[in-house]
Amino acid sequence: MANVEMTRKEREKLMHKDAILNASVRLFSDKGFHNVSMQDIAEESEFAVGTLYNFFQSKEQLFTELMNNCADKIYNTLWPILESNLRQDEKLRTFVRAYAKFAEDNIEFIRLYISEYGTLTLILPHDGHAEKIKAVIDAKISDIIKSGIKNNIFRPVDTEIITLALLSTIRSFIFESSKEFNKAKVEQGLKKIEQLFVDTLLIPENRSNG
Amino acid sequence: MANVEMTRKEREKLMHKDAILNASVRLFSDKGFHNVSMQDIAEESEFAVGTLYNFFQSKEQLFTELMNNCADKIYNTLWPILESNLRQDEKLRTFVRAYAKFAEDNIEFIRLYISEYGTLTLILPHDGHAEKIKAVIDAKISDIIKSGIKNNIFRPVDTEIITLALLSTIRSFIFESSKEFNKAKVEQGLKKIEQLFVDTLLIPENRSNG
DNA sequence: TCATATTATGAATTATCGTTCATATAAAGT
DNA sequence: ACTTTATATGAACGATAATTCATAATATGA
Repeated sequence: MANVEMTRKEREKLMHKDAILNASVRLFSDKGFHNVSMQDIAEESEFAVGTLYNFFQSKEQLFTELMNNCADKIYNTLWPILESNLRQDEKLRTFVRAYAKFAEDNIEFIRLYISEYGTLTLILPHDGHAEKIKAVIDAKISDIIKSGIKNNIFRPVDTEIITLALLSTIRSFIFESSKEFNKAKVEQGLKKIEQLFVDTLLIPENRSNG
Repeated sequence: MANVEMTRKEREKLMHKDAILNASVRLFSDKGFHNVSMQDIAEESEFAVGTLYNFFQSKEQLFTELMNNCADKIYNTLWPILESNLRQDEKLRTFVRAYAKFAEDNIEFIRLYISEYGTLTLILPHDGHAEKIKAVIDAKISDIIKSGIKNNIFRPVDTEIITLALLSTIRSFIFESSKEFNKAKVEQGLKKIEQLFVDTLLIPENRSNG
């Protein structure tokens, strides 16, 4: 972040750590935690195995840090939108679009995040940070829908279920798309998800596009 | 299946194999493939490690067979509904309800199935059978929606997206529920999913309940 | 009852992988 | 140039876990 204050050495050290994390995300996102060895990460990042342990206490630590970075990145991208002053329907639309943009720029990251936290959770090393962030975002979406209903913008649907539906659909769609990423297709698909959910939610008098 | 034709020995052998598979599903569904050892399975099933290898070539074989059984069970439950003569909207409603019932009776099975095939796929040993079944069901749901649109029962929505949305919502909901299963809650939730999707799809003149 | 065939056993083997650490390399300071 | 400090290296270690196999137990049928 504030890398003006740093010496060249410190900056290089950060770069190295970053290189290791980048190599890791590539490998983990397509093989999964248990099918990637520290050897593999060492080769991919062009460091020696021992060097990895200068940066991370253990393989689990490395993985946890990776997931937490990922969760934070997602949080920093999406939270401002959810906290903005947009009307509830526009908030949801913007949220979906931002998800698409984020996915485009961070496909391995998001693939890993969705595959690990989409369903699984119990199995891999984690300290709960990423799950907390997921829960916070889920709750916020739920709030937005509730408040949209209160303001007579949305129809009075079951909030829990539509939140689950919206988020699981976005996540599944992006996960499917990530197998062979195609920018145009993803944008088109997410626009359709936006239409499906937001237009379904809107009470007719608020609809402007069809 | 046709265990009338079998000797007692053959029947017992099948029972043993079944006991091993049942022990495995319990363990895999709450620890995941890589966190369950053949030792663990041996203890849980009350056989020796070596005995497991009289029934299965390898741990991967065992897992693959388990997943394939699971997929077949789901297929046999759901396919008849999708092929029935019900009107398209009733087909979807029945499908959702059958999913709930199936989940109730086979919670470990379905938890394993969804967690492995909900998102992940690449990471675990598999021969593609379970994926094929998933694809076949997905395609069939898509067809039903298309045909509902053709018959003016459903609104002309984007078929791909609504299929993805419906199935990913069902799967996420059941997976979430499986963490602490509660029959009433699951039935209630799936009824809401049914309402959300099927009622959204129906063109107003076909609606009977609200 | 005894010989044969079937099935079960679990200690031993083998392989993999996370982790450590003595050593090498390179940078910084004097 | 020489000392000190920081960083990188990868062979060696130890633990875990899949798999094998010689042996034991059990069932079958003559």
